[in-house]
Amino acid sequence: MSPATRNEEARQAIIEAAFSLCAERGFAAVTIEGIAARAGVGKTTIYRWWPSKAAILIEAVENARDASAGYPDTGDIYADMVTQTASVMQMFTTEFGTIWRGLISAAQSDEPAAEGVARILRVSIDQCVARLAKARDAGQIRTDLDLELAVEIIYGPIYHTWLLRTRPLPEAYMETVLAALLPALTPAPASMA
Amino acid sequence: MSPATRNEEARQAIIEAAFSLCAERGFAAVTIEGIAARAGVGKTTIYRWWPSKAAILIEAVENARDASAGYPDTGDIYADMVTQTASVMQMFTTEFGTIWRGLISAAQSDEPAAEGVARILRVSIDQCVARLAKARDAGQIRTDLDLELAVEIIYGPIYHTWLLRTRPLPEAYMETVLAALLPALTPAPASMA
Amino acid sequence: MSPATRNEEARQAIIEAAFSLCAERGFAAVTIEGIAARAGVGKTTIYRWWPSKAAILIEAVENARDASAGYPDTGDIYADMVTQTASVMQMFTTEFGTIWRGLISAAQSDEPAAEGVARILRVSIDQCVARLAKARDAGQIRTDLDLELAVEIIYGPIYHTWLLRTRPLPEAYMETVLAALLPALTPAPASMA
Amino acid sequence: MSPATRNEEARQAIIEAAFSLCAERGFAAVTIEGIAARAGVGKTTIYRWWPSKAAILIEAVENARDASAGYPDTGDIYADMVTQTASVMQMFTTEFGTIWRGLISAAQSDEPAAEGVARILRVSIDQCVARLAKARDAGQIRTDLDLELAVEIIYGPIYHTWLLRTRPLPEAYMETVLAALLPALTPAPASMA
DNA sequence: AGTTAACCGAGACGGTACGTCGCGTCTTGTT
DNA sequence: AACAAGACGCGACGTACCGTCTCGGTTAACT
Repeated sequence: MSPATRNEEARQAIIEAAFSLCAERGFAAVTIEGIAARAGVGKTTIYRWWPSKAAILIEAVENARDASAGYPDTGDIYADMVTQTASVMQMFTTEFGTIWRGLISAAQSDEPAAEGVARILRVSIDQCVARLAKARDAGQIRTDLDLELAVEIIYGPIYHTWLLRTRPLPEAYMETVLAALLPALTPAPASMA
Repeated sequence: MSPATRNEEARQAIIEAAFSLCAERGFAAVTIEGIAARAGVGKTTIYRWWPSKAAILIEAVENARDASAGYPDTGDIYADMVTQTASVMQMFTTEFGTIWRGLISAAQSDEPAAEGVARILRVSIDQCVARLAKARDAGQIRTDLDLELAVEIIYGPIYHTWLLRTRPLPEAYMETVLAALLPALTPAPASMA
Repeated sequence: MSPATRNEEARQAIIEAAFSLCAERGFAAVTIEGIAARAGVGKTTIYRWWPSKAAILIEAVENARDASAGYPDTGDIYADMVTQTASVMQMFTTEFGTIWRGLISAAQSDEPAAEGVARILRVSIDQCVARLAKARDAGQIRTDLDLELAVEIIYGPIYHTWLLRTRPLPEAYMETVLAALLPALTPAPASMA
Repeated sequence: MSPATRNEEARQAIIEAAFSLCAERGFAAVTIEGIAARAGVGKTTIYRWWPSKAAILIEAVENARDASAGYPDTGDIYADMVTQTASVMQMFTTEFGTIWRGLISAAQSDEPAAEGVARILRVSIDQCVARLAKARDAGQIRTDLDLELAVEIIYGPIYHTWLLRTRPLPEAYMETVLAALLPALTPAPASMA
């Protein structure tokens, strides 16, 4: 009675084709036909399961990310932030960066894509918030700081520079940013009284 | 040189058509053919003067912005920042926001568009830097802060939230952000010693 | 032999679905998928037993025709011809006409369909030839006339007009045609000498 | 002010491509994409000017026919009929026959195609009627015969046999048919009285 | 005052990709 | 074993825009 069931091989092939095409040619140049051709699959099979190329790439990113590690925790929140943000910036320069840039671009006009992007980010943000909470409990972070906001303050400059392309991202960008932000993140010095 | 001169009426009509179409339907749904039809203009005329729809909208934004004022200056840098960022966030909710979002999206894969976006931003950033420099001279801002970086730190959170769509931008978002950032922007309190 | 026996219910349902779909939407709009859906049957079941939609409809026609009567025989060949051709022309205006037209259309490019059409016609032609033979034996038809040819001469004008659509078939078309053909069909008058 | 005008080269190429494809592979196997590819033309160009492949072939036939001759007239209507019908039957065996068969097939479910087929036939029928009228004036044809009907009686058997595929068309088919029809076509012998 | 060349509207053109439909084959349980 | 359900690779559909290319027509500076 069951319907013929979904073909997992095809799913994998499609996701990989989308990923590699986007990495090679950029998101704007990816077409459903191109993905189908590279995956050796009919267009129908793609349209049956995904509404857009963005949806495929979101799944690709979610798949790839599942294997990845969580937030570093050496006990030094500043060092861990530098480590983590550096790895994000490093990622921006890889094929993941190309794909992530494309997805953010798509999210500006495609509501489901925007939800996918937000869903992907949610995980990273939650991890970051959790790490910050731990640091706060350890007295390394101000107690009166909304940690969601802290994440936006920390990552905001990276995305501002990366997406608005006002200047190239310097290698040690986040060292500088975090140094500048430190007074806003760490507990205020004891008052005079 | 004769009637071989550019038709200013057509230029205006094209820019206005592009603007209104983008405002109504979103950047992704704008087409050169649609602009030509609404402007009552041949496609050739558009291609003669602009390389892409993004280029038209960049010119539209630059045109519209020429009339706008500079940075507020009441003497209180914090209040001025709140005012100015609030007006940016307000702009995001208007048709300019729609167009600006589209241009940023285009900039992710279209180099000339990226340059246009950066060029538009440059003016605002320079104004902001100038205002910050004045505040620094007035002792309201730390002297050891790269002001370009300060702009990224201040506007980063707005763009992070607006472009990545992780949550709606609260009305008083920047009051909160600037309050949190204050320790990082203002001169450090005199040391105890 | 167990459920490994052909499902007669399914066969009936398929034939009826094909028939009704063709009657409603015309042969060109009939699809195997549509038949399967209406018959509540898997596509496989159709492909297992028939090679094409034309084959199903040929079977449908043959089924429906099995119940039908032979050629009228009142003793007056002219009257019987008028009766019979009128009933054929009447049939053309019903859903059988729609299906028959479709099958003839298919027969132009589908060899098995052409054979099916010829097979269906064979029965009618043989009946007609038999009736004509009887009339010939009764002295109502020229003895030097190939009766197969006679059938083509009689039915040719109907099909010419019906298939080539040069004009609508008048109600009493065959009265006129047969009146005109009479001198060619009946024995020649005794010569003068 | 005029729009860019229609490209006559493209029109010719399309008609020739459709013609040759249909001749090679049969009407059912002709596709718009195939025509476009062979003609070196965009699909849009085809859809801009023709509603279907049948329409293209109708134009092809009309074009080709314009050059062709009229009805033979040796003074002997019987001989001329044999000549002309033989040339029609000869045509059926050529690529024109393939195309004509396809168009008649299409005409069964495509109203505009049916009109095109009828339009093409109209010319031939009118020529035939004119020739018959001349013969009637010369006393070779009964005066009480509707000549349109006569055409249907004469060509009916050919089309019956050719389209219904009940048997192959013998070489000298129409000699036999016309011989059989003679008594119905020629003036009746003087009555006895 | 007439000539003329760049610009303009209109839109046809060769293409690419779209998203859909139906094909005929296949796979997966169910009966 | 035959069946329903339906996923699959495939090919064609008819449409939307792309960017290029004629077409006349209309101007405005330069003979």
